[in-house]
Amino acid sequence: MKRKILVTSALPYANGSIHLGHLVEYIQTDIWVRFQKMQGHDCHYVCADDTHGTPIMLRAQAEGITPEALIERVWHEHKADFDGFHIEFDNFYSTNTPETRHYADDIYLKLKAAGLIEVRSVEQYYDPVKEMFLPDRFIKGECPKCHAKDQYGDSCEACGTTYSPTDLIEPYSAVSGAKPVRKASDHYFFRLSDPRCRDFLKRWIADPRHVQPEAANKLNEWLESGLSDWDISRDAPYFGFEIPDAPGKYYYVWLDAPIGYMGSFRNFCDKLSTKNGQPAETIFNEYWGKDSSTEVYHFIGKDILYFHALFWPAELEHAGYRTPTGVFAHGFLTVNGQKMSKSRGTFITAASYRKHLNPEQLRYYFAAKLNSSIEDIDLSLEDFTARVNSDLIGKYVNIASRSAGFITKRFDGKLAPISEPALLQQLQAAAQDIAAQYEAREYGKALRDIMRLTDLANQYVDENKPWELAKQEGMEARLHEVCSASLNLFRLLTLYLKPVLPKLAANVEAFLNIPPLSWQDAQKLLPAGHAINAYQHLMTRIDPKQVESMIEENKASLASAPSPVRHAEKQVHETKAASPSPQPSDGTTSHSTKPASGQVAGYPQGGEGASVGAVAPLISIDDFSKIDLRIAKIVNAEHLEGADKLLKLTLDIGEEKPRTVFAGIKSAYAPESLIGRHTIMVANLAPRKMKFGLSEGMVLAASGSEPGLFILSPDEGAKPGMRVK
RNA sequence: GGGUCUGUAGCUCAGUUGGUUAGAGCAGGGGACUCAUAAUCCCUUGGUCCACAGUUCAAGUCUGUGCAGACCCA
Repeated sequence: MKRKILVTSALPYANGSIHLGHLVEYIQTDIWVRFQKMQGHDCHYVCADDTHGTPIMLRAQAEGITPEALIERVWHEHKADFDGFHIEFDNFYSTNTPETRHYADDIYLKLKAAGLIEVRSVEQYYDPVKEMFLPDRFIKGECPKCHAKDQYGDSCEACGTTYSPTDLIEPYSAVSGAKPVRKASDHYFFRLSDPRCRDFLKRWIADPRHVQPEAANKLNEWLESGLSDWDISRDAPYFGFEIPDAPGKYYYVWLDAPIGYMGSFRNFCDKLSTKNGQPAETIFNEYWGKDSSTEVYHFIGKDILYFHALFWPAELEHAGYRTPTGVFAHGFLTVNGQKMSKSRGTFITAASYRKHLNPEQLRYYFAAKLNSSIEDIDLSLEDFTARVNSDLIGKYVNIASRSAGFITKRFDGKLAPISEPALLQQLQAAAQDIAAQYEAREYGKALRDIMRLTDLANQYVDENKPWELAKQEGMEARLHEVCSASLNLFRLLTLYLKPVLPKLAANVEAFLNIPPLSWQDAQKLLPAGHAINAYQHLMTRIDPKQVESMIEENKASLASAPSPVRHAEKQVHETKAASPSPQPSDGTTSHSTKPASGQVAGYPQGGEGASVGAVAPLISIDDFSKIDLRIAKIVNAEHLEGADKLLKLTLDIGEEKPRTVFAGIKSAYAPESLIGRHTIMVANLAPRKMKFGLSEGMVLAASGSEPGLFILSPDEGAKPGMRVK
């Protein structure tokens, strides 16, 4: 039976670049969608940029452009990244569109008519300089619990406590630095606490088709602890949609973001409509109408489960729409077993990956790790290299590569009939199980099965030794059959891998001279006499150097892109660069946000400006503790060709590899005099790419207005790696 | 602080409702082969299943308590 399926991925926020963490989700979804399409189902995959909210507004201001211009530019960046990774949306749209506004208003008004919208006065922090209410993440101050300074308004990074911004001690605006004042304003709430919502959600979550079991546990915990009403409005100035009956009030991004799925789909319906003549409204209602028999699935990250499995179904239910068939949450991505880190160079953007590596190889690796649970998945770069090379090139591509030559050279590119189809039948019979794995989002299992079959194909070639047959008189027919059989095996393997490797599969289809493979084609074979094209190499191995240079590049370009986020204010802890905050708040701040003269310790200040008198503003012990100072042994020091101020130092601080640091101390020290001595370095300074290479820290030195430059030495007994504090 | 999830060979991961001697791929060791953009094939060395306690004829699997990590607390 032909199914009708609508699939979404979470909307990327238009305030940053797509990175590998985002791609886990888009790749997971895209594989599922491609699989459904290969099954012959009507499957539509829609997405959009999530474009509203304070961070977008402020960033556009900081760049001196309109929010519309900003989101337009980001849309194109995102689209290029998705195309590059073969994420094939049927529609990639924006939330800042008439369609999304229409459904936002519609849902809002229906919820209001149902008595589920309530207005309450809320006292919030207000920035009197900027004349705006401040989202939690744009207020900073001292943690009420542990008294760490410069903590965000919703939680403390030092002790992990969560609180409300009004609990902060000595709060200040991260936008203007001004002291915020408390000010009351009317806000619109969705009454999630209403028994109608609670009862509905209880039933909805109990159906195991709707959410995964781990997610259901979590949701039940929330339900049992009692749901609070949800503030869906924000005050002007705000970039978003004004609420129709509330001038000066705007929908909060989290209200219109999921509605963006509907907006994007409605826009897609218009396109479908011009193709098949059906009214767009009819198509839309077929998927979103109350009693729809079609399927709607949302793929999301585990961080936004609350929004998609509580607010969203409750909103839809009470606004008279259908609710999702399933909400599938996945885990987060770690790289080399740790959170993605800018200083380790593992905060990798889609664009950076594409520059160095083949996107399909990442699709394969992610697929090999993905399952239907919400567990995190790890990108181990060594394992990635080994696995892709071994599975895809060594095993899979090898089958075509070792058989095609004989067919082309000896048999004019034409295939023979197969008289011993046992192995082929075995592969054909696997189609059903593999399909079930894809359907269940158990891609790791599917690929393990496929690789087992790939091993069998290589064993088949080994047992039948075409290279020997080729040398024997009268064995032409046998040679022809063996190579034809292995190309048929290769075709079946390609079919099974196609949801994961669409581009490669297209190249194979061209090579085998066949129309695009669908799942049903697994039950057919290439007929005798079928002519193939000459083999061209399908995929090259990953050279570990490609991975290294990608990591190095990411270490070096820390400053450039603002940290990407998935969704709006909720994850703004990753978007410091978006706010014009004068206070870089963590250790990952790059050099380039500071005056260039601060790059290297002791770099001559050009004479005049270097005042020794004025002491810098006070900092807290917490500020100081962010600086990781270490005893370093200078294991090597050398001149640099073409550098008149810099020396190249090699520093040992007890790590596996010594650090390279370029220090502006050439005027004061001869390299030979430095080798072997101990000094003090900043070990957690973001690496900086310089003309001569990457500088991985800085050494400390004293200088004043008169000439002279003095590096520091610890007392006898200090060992490399000891922390200075 | 409360909660959800995770912890199995050097690495990345499988292990259905508790049931023989805990598996795979990669890496390592040995051999074969040469068709293949050095790929393949055969053989093989690796494990106190995070720790402790408990339930049971039987625990990687169930229960409790720790330890470590990720995430959520609107």
